[in-house]
Amino acid sequence: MTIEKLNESELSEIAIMLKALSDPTRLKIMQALHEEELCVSDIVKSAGTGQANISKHLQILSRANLIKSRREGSTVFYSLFGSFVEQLCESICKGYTNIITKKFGKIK
Amino acid sequence: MTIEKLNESELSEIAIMLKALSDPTRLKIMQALHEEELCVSDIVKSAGTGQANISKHLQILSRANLIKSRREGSTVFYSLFGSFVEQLCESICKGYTNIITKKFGKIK
DNA sequence: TAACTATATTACTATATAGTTATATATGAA
DNA sequence: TTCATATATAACTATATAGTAATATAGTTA
Repeated sequence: MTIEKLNESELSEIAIMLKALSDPTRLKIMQALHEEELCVSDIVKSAGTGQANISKHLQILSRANLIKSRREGSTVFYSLFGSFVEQLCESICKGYTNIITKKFGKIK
Repeated sequence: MTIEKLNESELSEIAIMLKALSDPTRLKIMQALHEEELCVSDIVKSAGTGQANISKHLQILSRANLIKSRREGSTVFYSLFGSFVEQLCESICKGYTNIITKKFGKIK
């Protein structure tokens, strides 16, 4: 799949997906969820910002179908929506690494 | 490179890059530039919005180092910053396709 | 010089959203 | 029921930005 094949509606969907990922706090959440399912309070601890703020970011990631949640008692657990989300993150990291490597000759 | 290896500063850089790409008009510009260098007026024609707006979007993509420009007389030509930018776009499209395929069983 | 073309910038409106504080809701325990 | 915990939502401020119209700047041509 190359970019030139995409129609306008697909470009808009990609824009929505990228927008959900285009925030450092949300990337940090994705990073925390990369390895394991976590409850909100654990995500709050790992992301270093307030609970209300994390809750809003979790809603944004959920609306973009990048994460899902399940409730267990009073605790809500979040996890990546599927392995394809991990693959998307890997692709983006690979693209970023590629840019860094080519621009500055660094190997990360 | 996997997401869990990235430090905060790298996550912020990725967020900036993704933010630059997280707009349908800018994705359309990237799509138009995918195959060839284009001048602003050609980009305006292909993107379907005003010249001032395109000019602002081009500045945003330039600031994110995703595109570069050169002047030839009164005409300014824009092109992708390098092949690694194409690869990043391909990675993102692949990630998106993967999601669509897995979610809806569609093959695109 | 003046007139014309190509692009960038400014000023504006409308909308979105990141972060914070306070509050509401849901669940569980006593 | 009351109290405590976990999470979500509302209200607010501050900031960003998409789009548009008008203007400015740069280069070209006559």
